[in-house]
Amino acid sequence: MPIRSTPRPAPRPARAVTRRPPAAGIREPERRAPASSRGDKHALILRAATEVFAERGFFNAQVADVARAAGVAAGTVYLYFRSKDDLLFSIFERTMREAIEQGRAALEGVDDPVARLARIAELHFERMGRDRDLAVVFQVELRQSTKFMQQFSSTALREYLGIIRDVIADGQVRGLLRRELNPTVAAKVFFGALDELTTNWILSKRRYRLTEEAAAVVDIFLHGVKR
Amino acid sequence: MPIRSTPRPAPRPARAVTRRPPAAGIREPERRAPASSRGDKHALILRAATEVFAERGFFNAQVADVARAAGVAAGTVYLYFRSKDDLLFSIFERTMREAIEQGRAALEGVDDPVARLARIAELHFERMGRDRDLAVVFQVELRQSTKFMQQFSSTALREYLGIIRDVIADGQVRGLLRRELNPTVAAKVFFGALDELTTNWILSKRRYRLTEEAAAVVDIFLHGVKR
DNA sequence: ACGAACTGAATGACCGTTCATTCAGATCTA
DNA sequence: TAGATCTGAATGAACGGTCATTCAGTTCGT
Repeated sequence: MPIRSTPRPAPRPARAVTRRPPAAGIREPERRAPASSRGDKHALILRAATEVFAERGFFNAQVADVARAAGVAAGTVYLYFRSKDDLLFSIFERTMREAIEQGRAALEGVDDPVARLARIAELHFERMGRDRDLAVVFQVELRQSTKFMQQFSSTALREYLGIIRDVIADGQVRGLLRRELNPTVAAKVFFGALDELTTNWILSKRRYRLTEEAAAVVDIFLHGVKR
Repeated sequence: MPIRSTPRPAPRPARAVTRRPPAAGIREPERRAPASSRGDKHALILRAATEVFAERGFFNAQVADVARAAGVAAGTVYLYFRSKDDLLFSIFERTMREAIEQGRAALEGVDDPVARLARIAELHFERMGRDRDLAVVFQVELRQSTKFMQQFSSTALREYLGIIRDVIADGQVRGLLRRELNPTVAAKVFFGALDELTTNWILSKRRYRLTEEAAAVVDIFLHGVKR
């Protein structure tokens, strides 16, 4: 398990349920009883969790709150998710999978590395700007422990940064971008800018469209601030 | 000691005094007794808290862990800090105050806006690179809840970003930097880059000097990646 | 009727916080 | 200077409330 939020005791004395082994690295995907009856509860609960975590914060939110928001009983949550941590992890996993998938697909239609960078920025801001609760969970709640960050950083973020780096490296090969720059560092700078703008947008009281800023960020990244 | 209640006989037996109910609502009176005797406990505990929070994460760390690391009893922590939250706030407050103070002072000796940006990057990386535990608390633990983030964002970060923005705006006025750019957005991009590089450094298994990257970041920010 | 899905009260470990008590040193008194 | 007295920092066991998790029982779908 990635994070240990609030360690819970072992079940009742009777059953000696073996605590799942360390789960070195990534957790097992197997879930309890997914079912498939009407009104997909899985997605419903995940959506409710996103809202509740965004509202109260992961640690302060109770599983009972999530259940209430989803209109189910507390126990039902455990029919679909292994633990509270699993809720957070699932939000993260699902969103990243979609984002990377969608990003890869969108990039296929664009050839020019410069245009690709612009498209990445647009997609990034669109995705976050579309769903504020999800953005809060991503920008804030997901970063609550080094253990989780480690995981985040070594899997999905690594892949995301890799995509950006490859675009930049490709641009260098084609002679469009400065060859003397380290593409890995450049990718971090670009991502850092996107990330910071997103965090600022979330925490800001002002309401503006996040996508408005995409062009400016790309402009600065491409041409710099110097005259 | 002034007489409080009836004298107690045995030193070990359980107490028989009714406890005061948890102060409902918001309290936050004021800190107890700061004291000033030798061996500043305040700083000692704060240092221990930084280490323990970095190691286990704020929510998973127990106050007792912090006390143990500081070599004091659990109760002693409450002689110096109002609550567990107060520990985190204090780490944040003290560090930001020092950083902003030091940053302002360092900038006074530099006139050129471009050189100033370089100096900001250097100082930023130096500060974080010097103390990994502190960096972890800053990059990860402090951002775990919107409550802290809100506070973080609306006070110290705002000021920090303001310093960067002013340097950029000054550069624009002097005709050194592109006037058509929004200095606020540019400041966020710059800070975002510094922040991302720092987070990456913390989470990376590789050990490298963070300050090594300062020049590259500034180069990209100033000149862009385009040829 | 049967299993699957769902419910929600009950369980019990966990941990922030309190405060009666101790005691090393400071201050006072003769 | 020695003893008596005082002081308040430090201690740490115990309290009290919180919540993740479970599971025996109920409801639903077919």
